[in-house]
Amino acid sequence: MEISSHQVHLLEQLNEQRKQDLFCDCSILVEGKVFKAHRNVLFASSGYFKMLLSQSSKETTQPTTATFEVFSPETFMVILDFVYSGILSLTGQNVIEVMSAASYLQMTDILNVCKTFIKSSLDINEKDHYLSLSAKSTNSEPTHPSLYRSRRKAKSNPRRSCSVPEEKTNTVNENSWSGYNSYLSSQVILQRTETQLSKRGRKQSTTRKRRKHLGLSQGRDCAQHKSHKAERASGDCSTSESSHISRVREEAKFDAENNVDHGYNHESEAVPKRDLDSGDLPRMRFKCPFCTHTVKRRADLKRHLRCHTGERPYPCDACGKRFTRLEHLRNHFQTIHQAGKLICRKCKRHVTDLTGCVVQQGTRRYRLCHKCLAEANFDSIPDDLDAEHSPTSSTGNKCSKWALEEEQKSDEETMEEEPYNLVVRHVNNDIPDEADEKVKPNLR
DNA sequence: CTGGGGACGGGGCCC
DNA sequence: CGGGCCCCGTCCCCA
Repeated sequence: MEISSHQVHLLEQLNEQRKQDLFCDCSILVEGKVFKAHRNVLFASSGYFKMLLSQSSKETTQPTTATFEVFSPETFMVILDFVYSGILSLTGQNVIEVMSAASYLQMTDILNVCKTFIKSSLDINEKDHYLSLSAKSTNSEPTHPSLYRSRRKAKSNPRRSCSVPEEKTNTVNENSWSGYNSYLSSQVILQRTETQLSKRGRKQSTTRKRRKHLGLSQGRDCAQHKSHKAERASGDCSTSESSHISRVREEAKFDAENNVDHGYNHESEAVPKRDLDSGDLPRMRFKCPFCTHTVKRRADLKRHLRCHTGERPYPCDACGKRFTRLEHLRNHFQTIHQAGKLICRKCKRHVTDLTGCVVQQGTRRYRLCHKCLAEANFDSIPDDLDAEHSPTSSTGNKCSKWALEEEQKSDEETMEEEPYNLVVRHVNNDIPDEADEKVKPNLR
């Protein structure tokens, strides 16, 4: 005989224990703020903690400490509350960061809910083409988070909540969100407040220029490229997600500073929005729910949203770097791994297979003309000028080192003798590091 | 310190 | 609607 209330009761008790710091054997440090929790609970809820705690499981007598800098304490609070209550306090303001954090912590349930949250917000506006939310936004609780919870009863929470399919949430049935959709359309107002978004110190956007399109602030000049750098250093896709958080924050901060009205409270956010062109003809625009950007086509919006969600479905097989678009992957691959540019890297002259040859270093390939090759004193395929891998000292002797490196490589890395083939895989971000089985045709 | 170039991200739009 | 191309802006590295 199953007593359904037991699970609820158990979780409530654990939550109480957490709040009273009873039996907490794990401290999580998020940007200086300490959260107490139970190892067992974290282990059961997060793939990240599962890994972390299983590594330190032998030292069970010592309290475990985990430190995070990639998301804010507020975000972690939302996640921790969910872990201990089954209630996920999602808002248009925090959904991106919660999603990124969930991705980092490998909490697929939350990840899927966040995705659905975003998707739902788009679907709503899709259905309500010309239905302005202005009237709806007069609701007394316009900024209340929408609460995702499991089937357990929302005992003590007076706020509206929405049923979330709790079991098998890895495959969230989107149909089950119809209730949420209606809730969303009447309740959820995606807005970003300055207070929330300016909490964390970020690079001042004084140098930021407005983007050319529609005065759009993409904010990528700062955060995106920070992440880009981080990616280069670590190859960790989570950095791109955290960068995306920064970006969104920066956008909001910038907008707040510049008094930009996103119209989130009084316009349909995610999209079709009527616009009058010069000829007074109605023209549909699709509005991004996270920034001021509008596009003509839904597909373009979908593409644009990747810059908010941090989704990078196209990983490079050669170096692991991930891209938001196939064409970017292809360009990267051809340039970096296939020496696609028929230009001598040294003298910048045009080279062909006859007038030059391909030099390889690691996974990178480029071309040198025979002259530069000779000047570099290479007998055979030399290696290169690549800062990432080139020896830092004795620069004068770089070339011989490269050549040597190449000789050594010839034995152990025979596969590098073969040019890389670009196999495009569309990787599901749910499991960032797991190669997707869905292999697209080889593009070459 | 600075300018040039490479790499990359993102938008517009055509097919 | 997806794929692809072109263009532009930004960052980073290096000479």
